[in-house]
Amino acid sequence: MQRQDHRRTGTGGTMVTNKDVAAIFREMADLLTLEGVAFKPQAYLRAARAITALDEDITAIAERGELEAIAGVGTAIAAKITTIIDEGHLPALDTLRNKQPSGLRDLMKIEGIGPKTARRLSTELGITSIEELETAVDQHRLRRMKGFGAQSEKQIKEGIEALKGRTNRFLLGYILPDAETIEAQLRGHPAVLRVCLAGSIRRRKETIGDVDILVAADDPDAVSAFFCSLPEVQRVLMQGPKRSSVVLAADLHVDLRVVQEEAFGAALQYFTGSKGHNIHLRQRAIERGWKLNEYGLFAREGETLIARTHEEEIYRALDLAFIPPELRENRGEVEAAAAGALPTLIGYDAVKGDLHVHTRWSDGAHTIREMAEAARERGCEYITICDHSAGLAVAHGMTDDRIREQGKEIADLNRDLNDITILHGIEANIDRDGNPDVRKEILRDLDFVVASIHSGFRQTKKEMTERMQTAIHNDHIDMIGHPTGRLIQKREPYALDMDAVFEAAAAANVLMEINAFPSRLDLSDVHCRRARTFGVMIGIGTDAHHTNHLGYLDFGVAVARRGWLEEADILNTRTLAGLRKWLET
DNA sequence: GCCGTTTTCGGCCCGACTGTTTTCAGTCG
Repeated sequence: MQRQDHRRTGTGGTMVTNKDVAAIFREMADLLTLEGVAFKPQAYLRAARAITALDEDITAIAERGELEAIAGVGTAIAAKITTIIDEGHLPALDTLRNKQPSGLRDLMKIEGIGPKTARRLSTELGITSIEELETAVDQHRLRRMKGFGAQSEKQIKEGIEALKGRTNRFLLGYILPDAETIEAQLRGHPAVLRVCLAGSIRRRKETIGDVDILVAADDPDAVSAFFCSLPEVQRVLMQGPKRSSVVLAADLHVDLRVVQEEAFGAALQYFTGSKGHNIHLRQRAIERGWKLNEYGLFAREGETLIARTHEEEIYRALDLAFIPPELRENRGEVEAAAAGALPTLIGYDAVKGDLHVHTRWSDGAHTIREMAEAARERGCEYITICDHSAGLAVAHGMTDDRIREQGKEIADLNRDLNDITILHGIEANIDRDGNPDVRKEILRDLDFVVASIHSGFRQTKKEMTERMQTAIHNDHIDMIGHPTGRLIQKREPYALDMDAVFEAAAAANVLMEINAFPSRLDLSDVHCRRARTFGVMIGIGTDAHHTNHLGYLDFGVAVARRGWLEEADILNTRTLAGLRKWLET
């Protein structure tokens, strides 16, 4: 739904975000689909996806007159974007909305109901909302429609229940362990030859809709039956030799695909996606007179096999460098792979220390020693303890005296612990004017100062940007913590001119954090890529409040990889000596 | 509505699974 409360800018224009524009085009697509219009919905969806993936404000692109340079945006959609920016809404969407009951779009959210069924429910039974549909199901009125029986009523009823219980997409960090548990059980089955997570979870997207698992097996039926009877499975949606689908607790859907071992690479490529990436690859295959699908890459005439066993072979055959899954979002990676211009992504084992760790000195669950020993076990060479400052009372922030006491404890521990160094840091609050809430005499003596915004979220974009710039220009601040303040699916980022922030950070040599906590992932992948163009140095921190959180480092690396970052872009890939040297300059 | 090294017109990914209808339409990914 389009928001009604558009923020006003100083010039009196309406402030439209990329998200707003994408939402409008998604609704256009839905409504056109309901009307049975062909192809246009795909065009709008493609534009919506492209706009979502932009690393720049669409208003800026529009001002430069470069809207049509966006892949999937042509004359008509560019004109519509301009209208949205100028008027704050799209008359063409309003027209479409008036043509059919508003509830039909909701009906399509129910599993098993697509545009055709939604239309028929409306025209044949007068059902235009989920509530009405529920009543109709209970009264067994659905089976009056041709092609509907008791089974379809049951499915729709279950679909309604699932929709009601459904919250949001799942956070990668919380779902990956569950997915890996299923993966491990499949790996233990005697008929399973290969198994790999696919889909958005393999691409390490920040949120996951459902889990895709790919298996190569010599007895597909046995593997499907095994999968559908796993203890975690609450409901089986479908079960077949090539594809099965189940629901786990919390309404997490897991899809299993079973393929022949020889075609595993083609299937893995296909089921890893993204959709946009695959379409791009397929077009590339078509240009060569070939065909790419989940069974392999074929020369069209005679179905001659070109590649299928390993993903690498498929990319190579299409004259592309291998594209890591994290980059497969159709954000220019195919062009870069063709030109030999892909980045050498930072590796998952490249980070040498955690830059953002909490302890019992503020709101963490463990002592400094416990956190340090746990980090050491994970292979960290150093950690920076960054407990909250006094300004954050809810987190038992530290007063000046306690900060000094903590410093003594860290000095003692460093004498006592081998193979890991503890740096004494702090997470200070940035006040409304952009100043840290800790005296400079204290900050001066610390090894590492993270500064974050924890209050005053509702300032205007101009105020917030200036506030951040002031913080960046403060001599004692080393890193801006969770720079945009977003909480995935819970809280929008602060209103910030990120380009201005990045420019300031690069000039002042201040780190921007990738906060690796699963609900933050802040900076985001898109912001990382943008930051890199400004030459911003990035630091990865877990924001761990528990030893169990130290493993989140991998999710921070995943964001960096999705943001096209290389090892050199991340400060804490350096050794302790390298880190200290950078901090001194 | 977008797009272009077979193109400015005529394509647009396509295969698996389900329910119900006995041959396939609808949905999904």
